[in-house]
Amino acid sequence: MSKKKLVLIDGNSIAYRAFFALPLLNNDKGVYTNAVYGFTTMLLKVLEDEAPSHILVAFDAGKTTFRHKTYGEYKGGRQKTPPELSEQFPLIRELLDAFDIKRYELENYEADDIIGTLSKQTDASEWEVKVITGDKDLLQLVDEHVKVSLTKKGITDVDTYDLNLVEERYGLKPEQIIDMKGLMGDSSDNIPGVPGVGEKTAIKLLKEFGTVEKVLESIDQVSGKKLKEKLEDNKEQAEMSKKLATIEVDAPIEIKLDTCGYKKDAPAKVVELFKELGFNSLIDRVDSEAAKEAELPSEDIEYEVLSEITDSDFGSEAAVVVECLEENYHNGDILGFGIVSEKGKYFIPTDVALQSELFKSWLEDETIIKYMPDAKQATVSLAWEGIKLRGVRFDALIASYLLNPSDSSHDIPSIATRLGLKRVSSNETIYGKGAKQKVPSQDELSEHIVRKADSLLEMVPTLQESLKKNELDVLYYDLEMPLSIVLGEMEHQGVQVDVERLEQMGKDLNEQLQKIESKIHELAGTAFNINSPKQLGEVLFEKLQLPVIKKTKTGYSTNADVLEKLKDKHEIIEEILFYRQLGKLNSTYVEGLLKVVHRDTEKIHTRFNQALAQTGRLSSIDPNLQNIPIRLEAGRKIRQAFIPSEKDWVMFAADYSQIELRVLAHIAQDDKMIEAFNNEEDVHTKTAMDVFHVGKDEVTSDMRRQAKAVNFGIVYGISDYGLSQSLGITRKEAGAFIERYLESFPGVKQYMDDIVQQAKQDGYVTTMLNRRRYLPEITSRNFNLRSFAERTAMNTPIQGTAADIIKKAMVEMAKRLDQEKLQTRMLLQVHDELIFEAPKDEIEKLEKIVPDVMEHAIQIDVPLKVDYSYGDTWYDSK
DNA sequence: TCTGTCACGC
DNA sequence: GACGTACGTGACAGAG
Repeated sequence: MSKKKLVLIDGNSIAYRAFFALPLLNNDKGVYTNAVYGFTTMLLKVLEDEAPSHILVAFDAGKTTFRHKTYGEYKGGRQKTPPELSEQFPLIRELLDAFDIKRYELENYEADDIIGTLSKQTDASEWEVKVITGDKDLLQLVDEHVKVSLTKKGITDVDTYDLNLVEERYGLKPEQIIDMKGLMGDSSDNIPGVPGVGEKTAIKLLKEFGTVEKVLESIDQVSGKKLKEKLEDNKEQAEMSKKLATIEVDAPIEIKLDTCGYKKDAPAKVVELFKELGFNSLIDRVDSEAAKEAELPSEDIEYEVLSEITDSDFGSEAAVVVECLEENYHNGDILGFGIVSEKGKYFIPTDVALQSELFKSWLEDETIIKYMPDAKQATVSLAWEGIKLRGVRFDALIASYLLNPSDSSHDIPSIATRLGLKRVSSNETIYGKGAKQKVPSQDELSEHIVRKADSLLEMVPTLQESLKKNELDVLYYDLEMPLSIVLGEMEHQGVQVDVERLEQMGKDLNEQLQKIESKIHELAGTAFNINSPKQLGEVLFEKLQLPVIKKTKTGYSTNADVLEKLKDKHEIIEEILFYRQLGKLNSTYVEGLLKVVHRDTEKIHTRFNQALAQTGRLSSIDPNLQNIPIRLEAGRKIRQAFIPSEKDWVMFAADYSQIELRVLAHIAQDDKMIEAFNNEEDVHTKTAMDVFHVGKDEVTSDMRRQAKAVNFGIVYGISDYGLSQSLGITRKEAGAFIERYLESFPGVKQYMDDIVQQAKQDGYVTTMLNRRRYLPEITSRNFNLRSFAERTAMNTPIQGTAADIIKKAMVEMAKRLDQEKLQTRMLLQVHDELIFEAPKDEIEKLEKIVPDVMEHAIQIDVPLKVDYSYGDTWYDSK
């Protein structure tokens, strides 16, 4: 017969862990639920992983226990349970009742004692016991049929201790854990132990003598005079501490184990409670049917499916959904169209729509006002069908992003949920995800698409109002919306790639890589996977015995910083660095880019994400064309593969010089910095002069390098730690460096102080064009979170304004190219740089227009400077 | 399929 | 004094 499995959960301990591990969430009724939520995720994981036949959750009862009689100060000095946590205990009890899980508490005893007693009552031949807790004390219960899972980080991440693991971690038997506590004490429970004895000493003593009593009997044999004295002076305290740490295994428990049986299927009450608590994401873990049910819209919707378009009067204003299943809309088919307006609600199948000239001209009609979920996606999807979308007035994706960039999704179902509007199924519910993604039945599909359009139309006024209220409407209508169309055109246009050249580079790289690989294997004396940090670590730090510089949480760190420090220790290091460099080029750039080249046109079509980066920057995916190598020559050559799409054209690139620092000078109104830019001084040299208090001619290249790093740090909002890393100095030195910098530029210092104050007051910061970023953590008690928010407050207005500026330049640029009837096409944006392809005979004009537009995109108190260049490939436009 | 490590750009 | 430290995207290894 297989054994019965009993799970015993230390309720208080897990609730505490959950409370402190998770941010203070509350549900829509304003009730704090973070501890309940954490407790629930832990419980679900245990139920899934352990599949227990019996389960019980033990709680502490009352304030005093028998331990207080032994030692009045037991658990003294402990912080009171925060009320935000106390109020969650009843909910946890309710949760367990809903699951039909037994819970138990006993006057005068702690949860530990209940768990101890129950686990030791079980018969090893019949039972397997698993204890779940965050309290190391319970390790004393481990034996051949009792295992203890200790939470590590968070709540669901645990280490499960059996006899071997206790031995391995502590070198002790489980029953010696109490002896260890007796000697070292436990500050959280206010158990004194022997002052001056910590974990290391305690373990050493116990390994030698076995128990507290034996240690105390043989004090004269203990090595170390001081230690002897301490033990002698605290004999009684040690014995008492051991007693306090000892879990009672004979508590007068009335509950019978056979009443703690657990049936696998979660009752309906659980789903009810989850809904009440707002734990929607957990519902499908207990009942996937119920989850789908909860997700589905409740009200019916009526709409017309058009099998033919005889009349294109869908109203002068309409919500339009151009549905595309593929996340990458460049190669995805349109699944259908949804239109909702005052005229009615319609679904138009793709073939019907695309064959209708009437419908096409409706889409292209500038005077028909269209509200869309994602105008850029629609622009591109339609562009691939030869249709030029016009008349877009509203884009929900961008509206939602501007209102709060930190929301993780801005699709219609998500926005609808946030605004508390009509429910729309999530795309994932309808289409599935990953390998299971598929197009649903025609009915389900059309209904989903129409519902999205319906919901969109409903949310437009609310979003418009919010934009206005937050003074985001100008940014929205004058900048981001027009930009989305410009970006759509850039994406659809694509960049021509010299495939042959890339392939040749790939061949060369592969040859080189093979050679280096065998050299490395030879130097290591063994064949291994160089790309595996794990294997590489073993070779370097175990086989070759190189000094360990840094560890990661999974093993040895082998990153470039570490390898750089080991360079003169072994000749293999240099080879590895070279191997990494070439390997990166080959896999990410050569192979990666070749994978995404359109086979017919040999062009690459990236997608710019306009609603992701918290600062207002764009990002680029599939492929990322914003991180093509430039710093090292070998990598830079990749740019030779990016070429104009027409014969006798050139690549034309223009970039802002020091845009962030110029923005900083303006925003901070720092006189010195403004002057430096007005006089066209080299800003890094100027910084070095001020920070090091030297004249211009005394600035060494190293001083300039350091000054540059500080400027870089200011612009990116890095910490003293970050600066210390990039300069290879200590954190203290870096801190002092930043201090000196701020002394040198008092305007900047003033700005930094003011902006943090302002962020604390408003809860957000803004850029020059009013882009917002909320920083709720700026008032956090957690030093880390708060510091991070403070740096973000300083940095976002700078980086975000720079993003505003180039975006403005892009919209303006598109307009100018159109007005001047130039053939030149804008292709890419790389944060402070624009890349075009242009006919040779337009170069002269571009040399005037491009810098002009970019430098005057916005008016600030220092000049904006643009450098430009052109050539046969992107590489040559340097 | 997910997580961790590493590396590229700005 | 600890905490874990600019933002993005993507490749690969290794564990589940």
